[in-house]
Amino acid sequence: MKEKVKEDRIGLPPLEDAEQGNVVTRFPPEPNGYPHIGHAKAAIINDEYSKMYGGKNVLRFDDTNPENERLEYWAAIKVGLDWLGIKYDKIKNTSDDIELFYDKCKDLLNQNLAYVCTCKRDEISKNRKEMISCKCSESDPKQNEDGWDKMFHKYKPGEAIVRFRGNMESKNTVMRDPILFRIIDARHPLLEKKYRVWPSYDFAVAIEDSLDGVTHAFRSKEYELRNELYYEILDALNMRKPKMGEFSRLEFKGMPVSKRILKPLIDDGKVSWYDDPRLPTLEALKRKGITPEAIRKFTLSLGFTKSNTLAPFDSLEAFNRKIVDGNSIRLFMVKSPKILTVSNLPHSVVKLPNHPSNDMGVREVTVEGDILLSSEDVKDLKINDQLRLMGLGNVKITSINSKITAEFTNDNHDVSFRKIQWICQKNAHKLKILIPHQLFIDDKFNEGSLEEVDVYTEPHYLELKDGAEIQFIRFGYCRKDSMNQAIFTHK
RNA sequence: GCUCCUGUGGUGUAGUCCGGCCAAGCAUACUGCCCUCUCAAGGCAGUGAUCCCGGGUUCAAAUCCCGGCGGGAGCACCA
Repeated sequence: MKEKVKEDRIGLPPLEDAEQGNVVTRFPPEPNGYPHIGHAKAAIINDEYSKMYGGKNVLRFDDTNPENERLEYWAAIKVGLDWLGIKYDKIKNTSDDIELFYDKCKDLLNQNLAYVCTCKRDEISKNRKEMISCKCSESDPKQNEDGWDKMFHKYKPGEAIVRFRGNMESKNTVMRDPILFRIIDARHPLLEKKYRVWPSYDFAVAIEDSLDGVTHAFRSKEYELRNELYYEILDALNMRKPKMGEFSRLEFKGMPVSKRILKPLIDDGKVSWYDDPRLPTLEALKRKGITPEAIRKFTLSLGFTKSNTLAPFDSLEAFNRKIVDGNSIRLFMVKSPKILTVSNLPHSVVKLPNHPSNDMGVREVTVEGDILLSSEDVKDLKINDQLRLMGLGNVKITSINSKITAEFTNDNHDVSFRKIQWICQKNAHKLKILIPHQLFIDDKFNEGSLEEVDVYTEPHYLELKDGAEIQFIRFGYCRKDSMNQAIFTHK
């Protein structure tokens, strides 16, 4: 019996058969859409493992279906990964190796481990269900070689495919003579019309992983049944086999990731674009003010498990809040303003700290004329109540009508009554804050998912860079999106 | 339907392989206190789990065995 060692582990669980310095991981996205939180999870896990073992990490664009790929997606994925701070030792495309796949295919054909099938699509599917082999599977290597040739110039798309000789009676349906190659005439963004016989995912990943030196290959758990095929293909080709691992897919409640759902929303104008702050795309998360560090910590906190989970968005926010708090400038902001006139105010300019504890300097705010307060801060106000206007002074309410009047009493910080933020009406900057809510509720689009609030903030807002993280005091963290728009990050 | 995977507090996990240190750790959420010119951050404390259910093995089970049940996925010329 082995000695049981129990230690508190930090981060991901150790890998089986992993040697320090000899681990190679890989992230193989298909360039068929914008990167989202699901990509981030896979990319981060691979990145972390390669770092943990001082190994290498390969980025491989899995572009084996020219009908789906677009150049802009290559770029978007790269931008997203850069943003996440992930570096790769090697970047390549699966399509770089097409000729090589052809060689491997011929090898299989010669060994009679694959065959060209010219059956109709629905017949193939029917045979799979009923575990019946078709007559094509009986053809000999010579005939298959001939069929393979014809796939390049004679057959039309759909007329012939290459199938792996698996096991039509296997309980694992992916083993029932799966497809290895098919004909696609669409133009590939990189290779244009150079090829029309394309390898399937299963064939390409197995070979690529093996050839790229990948020692540990991870994918989300819906691929689990394909492991058997993966290994069998490599065995048939007598190639080195990486270790496979699976993790659960990461998705947030009510935040769909699939293009099938998102595309119509964008077409209908219900969602502005892939960077709409309600979406779980990397662009959207960034725009909303979620930091890459938070995404990484969050991903790691989910662990490496196969249990299907409902991801806790509030935990992502908690990580983010801690990260962002230290460098978010504190600004005043008021909603649905009520006017307050203060008599005998002693200052015309006040200095306000940009951060309560960190040294982020101060800003000067000129105070003249009326002051704006959030209506929710004054709704229960009575005459003679006292308020502290933060950074300005304490006031005592003298009258409450359509406007409120008050008189300055003193500037004592140490008071027990409410301390509230304020804005000087003369230099108030009008701003729109976008507050994203859950996009879907019970599979139905949430019409109120994007709340817009008109507010007033300090003119200092204009001096901040776009993308600056702000904490509107007593409201929450927001990210400057533009001159007159900010996006609510979280409380 | 068949096959595979999965099931620990409201939520996400650690622990399960190698039974005892686990009347179950951490994080998040919530509550209270402290700190604070914020309803943030920080500090402290608290609420909250018969470890899906039922049997069995054992001195001892979240952990092993058997049988149920719940959830997810695959059954594409997508990846």
